[in-house]
Amino acid sequence: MQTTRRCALLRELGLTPTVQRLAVLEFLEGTSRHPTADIVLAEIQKRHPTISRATVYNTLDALTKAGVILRITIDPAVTRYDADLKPHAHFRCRTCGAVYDIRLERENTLGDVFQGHRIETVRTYAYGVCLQCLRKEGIASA
Amino acid sequence: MQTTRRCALLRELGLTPTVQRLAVLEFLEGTSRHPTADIVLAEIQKRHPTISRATVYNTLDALTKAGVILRITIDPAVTRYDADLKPHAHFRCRTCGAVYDIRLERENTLGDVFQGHRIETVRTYAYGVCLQCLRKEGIASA
DNA sequence: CTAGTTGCAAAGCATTTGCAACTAG
DNA sequence: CTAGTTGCAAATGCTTTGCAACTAG
Repeated sequence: MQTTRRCALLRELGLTPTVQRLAVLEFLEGTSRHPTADIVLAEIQKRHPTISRATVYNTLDALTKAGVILRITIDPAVTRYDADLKPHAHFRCRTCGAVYDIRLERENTLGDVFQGHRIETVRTYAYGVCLQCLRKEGIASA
Repeated sequence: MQTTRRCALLRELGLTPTVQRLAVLEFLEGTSRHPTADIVLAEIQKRHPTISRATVYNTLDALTKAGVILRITIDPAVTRYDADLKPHAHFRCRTCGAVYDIRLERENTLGDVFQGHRIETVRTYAYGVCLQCLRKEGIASA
């Protein structure tokens, strides 16, 4: 129950802490499944049936711009979101599409500047086949 | 003039070397601008006015699956393509949207396996402001 | 011939936008 | 009050699909 803290956080960022925004933030902080906007919408609607798709997109955009959550473009078809700000990479299974975290030993850095371009953020995406799908493959081909 | 070589390459991959496919491959090999499907279409249409959007998408998909080109998801809105297979990272300017290559000193690797997931590919994406946009900012605020 | 490929138009979907009604402070 | 936010529905734009005509071998 850190609603108070989340309220304060949103206020600091200049965002009115509405029920909808708090719900989105709370959901993202409580999951490690890297949900899409659609999944966020479906989840929040369980408790707040009137929340609209537009509000979810607005909120995800506002939180991303404020730096409270990360926008993940590992998947060509949909954007995913992550409230875990600790440096880590992401892995996507090309069979089932699931996205997992990969701990990094040292933060991935390319330096602050490259050929005059100012680098602000670095993301690492890995692709392959996840453990579950490898097992199914093994069974299928056995 | 390596058309012969490209023909052979496509054949090895089990793809009929059509005029359209050769044109797409040649264009991608000759640019470092990481074009979108739409840019590829526009460019090829200059020489082959009847090529269709569907064929471009088909071809980009086939070439990606064959491993001849890379699909780049650095931009949430559009997929970009790159025929440069040497290990390198990509940088996207959040002001103008341009994508640049970043040479890597050593190939980015996370190992072959992480928690049982088989890692096949690793991509590194950097975000920030490019040299040109930094200069414009400087002029604007001076 | 004939399997694979192309071009066209329509459809599919994730995301964005316009705007009137609402609400936090 | 009033600036900011929400919800709805329509629009946008990238990408995919169905299918008949074409073409490489």
